[in-house]
Amino acid sequence: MSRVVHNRIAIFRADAGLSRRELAEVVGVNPQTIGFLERGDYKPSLELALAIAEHFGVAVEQIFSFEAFPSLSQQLNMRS
Amino acid sequence: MSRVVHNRIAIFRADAGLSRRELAEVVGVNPQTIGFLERGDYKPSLELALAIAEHFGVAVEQIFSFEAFPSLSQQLNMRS
DNA sequence: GAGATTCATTGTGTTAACGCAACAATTTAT
DNA sequence: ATAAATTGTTGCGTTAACACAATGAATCTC
Repeated sequence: MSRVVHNRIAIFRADAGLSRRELAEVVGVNPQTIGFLERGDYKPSLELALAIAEHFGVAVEQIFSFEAFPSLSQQLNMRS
Repeated sequence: MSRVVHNRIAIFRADAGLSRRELAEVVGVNPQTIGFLERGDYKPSLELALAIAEHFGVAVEQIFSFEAFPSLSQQLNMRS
């Protein structure tokens, strides 16, 4: 094991207009923990990942993935 | 934190006709680890949860959830 | 009924995901 | 420009998710 897990926490959080402190207290962890996750210092537990995904109303795979996420400019620039 | 996380690993594994040993080596963990997870002795890491969901071709939430899963008889007995 | 899988259990050790505290650096607001 | 909020970083402690080993019970196969 030990595969790299990419995440889009920062993007979803910024889009929701939340500070780390706010997201932290919503999902019930320390503010620094959110920072550590966003920087990729370590990976969240499944429990925390489920809580974050639940809060943003998306599937876990929308926020955490073995594959690197496309940049926003790539994803929003959709041609048929 | 520390919410209960329910899982349907055993059902997906049995449905795929896999032994714990086989699932374990597919996702790259010890066979006992699968047993511990199925019995709910502890929760998987996000990494392991992603690997298991990926192998069965479903979203993480189909296998791991804060909500208890309905029994198969309930789920298969669908009336409009 | 002997052997091979599978599953259950216990125990010991390692590592990483946290909590908490403190403080500096940067950004935002007034 | 000063204050306030946000973010970055370090360090130390705890706990739980693993790995690995060993053993026994249950089931399946020949």
